[in-house]
Amino acid sequence: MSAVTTSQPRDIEAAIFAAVDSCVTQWGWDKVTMDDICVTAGVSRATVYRLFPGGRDVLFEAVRLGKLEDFFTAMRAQIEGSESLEDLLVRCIVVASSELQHDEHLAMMLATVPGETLGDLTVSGLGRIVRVATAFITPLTDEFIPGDEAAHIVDVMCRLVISYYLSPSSTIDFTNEDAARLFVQRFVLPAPTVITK
Amino acid sequence: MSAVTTSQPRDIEAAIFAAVDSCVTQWGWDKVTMDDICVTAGVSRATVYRLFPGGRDVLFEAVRLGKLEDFFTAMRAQIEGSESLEDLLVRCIVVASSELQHDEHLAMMLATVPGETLGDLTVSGLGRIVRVATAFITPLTDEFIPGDEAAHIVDVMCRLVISYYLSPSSTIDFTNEDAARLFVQRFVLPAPTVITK
DNA sequence: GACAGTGAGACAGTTTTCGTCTTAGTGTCT
DNA sequence: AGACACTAAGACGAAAACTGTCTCACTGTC
Repeated sequence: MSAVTTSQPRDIEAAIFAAVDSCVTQWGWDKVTMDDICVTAGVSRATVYRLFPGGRDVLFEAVRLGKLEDFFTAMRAQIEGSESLEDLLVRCIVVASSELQHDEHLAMMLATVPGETLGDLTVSGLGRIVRVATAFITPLTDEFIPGDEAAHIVDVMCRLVISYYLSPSSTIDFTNEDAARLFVQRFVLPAPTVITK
Repeated sequence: MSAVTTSQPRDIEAAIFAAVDSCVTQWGWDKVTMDDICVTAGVSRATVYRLFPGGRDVLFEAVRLGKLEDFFTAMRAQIEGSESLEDLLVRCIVVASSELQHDEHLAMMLATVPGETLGDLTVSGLGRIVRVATAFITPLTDEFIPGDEAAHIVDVMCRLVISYYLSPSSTIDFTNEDAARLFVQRFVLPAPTVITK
């Protein structure tokens, strides 16, 4: 009955990822079962477990890592070609904040480690985000400042963006470019020039 | 620790109903557990099972009956004072169709019987809706037509409204008053005058 | 103090879910 | 044709979640 066209493994993997996305959007992380994903992806249980040996945890971890990479890849594309450190930092903040605000599941996808909830964001997931963010962003700051200084700034910015996302301030809107620029000029840029130079 | 103010039982019942609403909206019928409801309602398991002896089925049935009553009560309020049978029927169709279209969970809440899905709407749930609809609407038709005739018309209209909701037609929009009126004039009103009179 | 209503949680029975495994079927390559 | 890689379907036991009942301690009211 079914044609079972020998589709490329990539397609199936993509279908599974898409199914996870869809299921999570529909039911939330906690309510999704492997069967939900299999059915949504139109794929057999065996296939999922063969593609992601280790089951649920491995699959979800793969999804999270993929999201994390997608996020920073997209972000780097938008901040490439910045002509000054200030521009670069401002774009980082605005793009990241906007993305976070746009997709309510993103923060959880990015930060959550299997078995943990968003509440632990500041404890466990943050380290991972900072690590990845540093790896993605610091190459772009090379022409402006030395690497260790960039790592320091990225670290601070990650915490600020996430903090303002989790608990928005009435005085600052990081999705607004002008606000972000003022903030960078006022709080981020002065520090390194004073301390390290 | 907690003040445990002896709130009226009504408040707790309302809180539980609200919690069911919220949970179902968030996760859908199938994914909701009693614990979800208890936590959302800020109420203990024991309380829920004492207020609704029989557990999940009884609680959900109560919610459905409540919804059903709310629905027809609100509808009757909107169709009261109709000055002709035509007006009354048109308003019924428009209000019911609009409500159904507005709340995607409504149809399921109204029609579903424990353990059954919306797919069975035309089989099992329909009878219940027709029954309640008849009880609520026929009193309003008294001044225009005899009761048995009204029951006949309500029966037909229920099926039509639900059918057009489940499978919308490109030629008729029952949420539009003019369209509904034309339909009533064309198909509903002529019949009884011919057959029974 | 008696009383009614509630929260917290233990408990067993049931259902669901997980992860593994086997079987059969399909398309590709040699 | 035959070997091969891949998948769907589903059986299976183990683990986890859920259900419904129960007991107990607590808090207000009478």
